[in-house]
Amino acid sequence: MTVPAHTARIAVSDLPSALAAVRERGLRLSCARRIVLEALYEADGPLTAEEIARSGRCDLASVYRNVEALETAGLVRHLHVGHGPGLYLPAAAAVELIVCERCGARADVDPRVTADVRAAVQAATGFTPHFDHFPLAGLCPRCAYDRQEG
Amino acid sequence: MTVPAHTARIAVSDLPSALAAVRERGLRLSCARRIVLEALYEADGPLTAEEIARSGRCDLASVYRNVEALETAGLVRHLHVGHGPGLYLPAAAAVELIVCERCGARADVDPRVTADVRAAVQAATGFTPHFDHFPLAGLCPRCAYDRQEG
DNA sequence: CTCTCTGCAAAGAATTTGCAAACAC
DNA sequence: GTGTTTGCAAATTCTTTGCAGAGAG
Repeated sequence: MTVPAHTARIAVSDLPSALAAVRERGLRLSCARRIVLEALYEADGPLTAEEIARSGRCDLASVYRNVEALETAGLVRHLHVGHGPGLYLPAAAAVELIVCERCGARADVDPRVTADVRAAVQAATGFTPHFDHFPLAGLCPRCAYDRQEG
Repeated sequence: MTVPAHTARIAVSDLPSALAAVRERGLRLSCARRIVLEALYEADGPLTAEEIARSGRCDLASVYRNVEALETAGLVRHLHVGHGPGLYLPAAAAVELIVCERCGARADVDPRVTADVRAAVQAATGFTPHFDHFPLAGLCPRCAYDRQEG
């Protein structure tokens, strides 16, 4: 229900700049902060808090505290897929996804398509949808097919 | 991640038909089942399991067991709004919503709009989005305005 | 009567919080 | 040094499960 009050997301697309940005935002570059950023920048997709904690052996509570701090600082973002745990990724990763509710498959959605959708829903409802935090849910081609067959 | 294996949703738009339908599906019309259906048909919007339980003084565990059974029977559906608890409603309520992530305000989305969106995303990704279970998230006009100002 | 369903209590998953010791600067 | 951050443990929230007794048909 709540969207964190982000600092404007700045283009920080590699680990060293992200680490530097932590200091620039007036935050200490603590051990857990480093672990979170290293994990997210080295991963090839979104990670759970659990995965981040395991990757660098720090406490799960510290991961939660720090992804929040780093999200407020505009360096990290998170999204929610289905009923599962939250997934964290670098804020710079401008991914808009659609996720299969049946099998969990994910696909990127072209920003031009989401822009069109945003405009259409805006015009019809006055609300502006976005897909950063709660990605689109649906069925992948295979699951849609399986469902029709039986 | 999982979509329940619904029985085809049949047009059951009032409480007496819903109660009859329970028996027609070969289910017993138990006390808790009656409480769930009465609560959902008498409410003017989606309810949490907690609210259903309070409404008829039955155990929360029974509510969870029964909304699931009734969903499988095609009489109830549920959706997830933001980080909050699941919300349950009669399956016949063909609502497609957009929910403000900031203040929780909800608006209906015209089915023609969702149909267009569905087609556009389908064409672009192969995935078929739907908005029954995870409604669209975004900002309501007021929150969008507040955000721009400060 | 038989099988299903109920309430209660306990377990589970994800996340948050309190607190004293450890750390960044 | 001083204020922040850490790890650990306990609390919270939502949901699920085990079980013995009550209820539906």
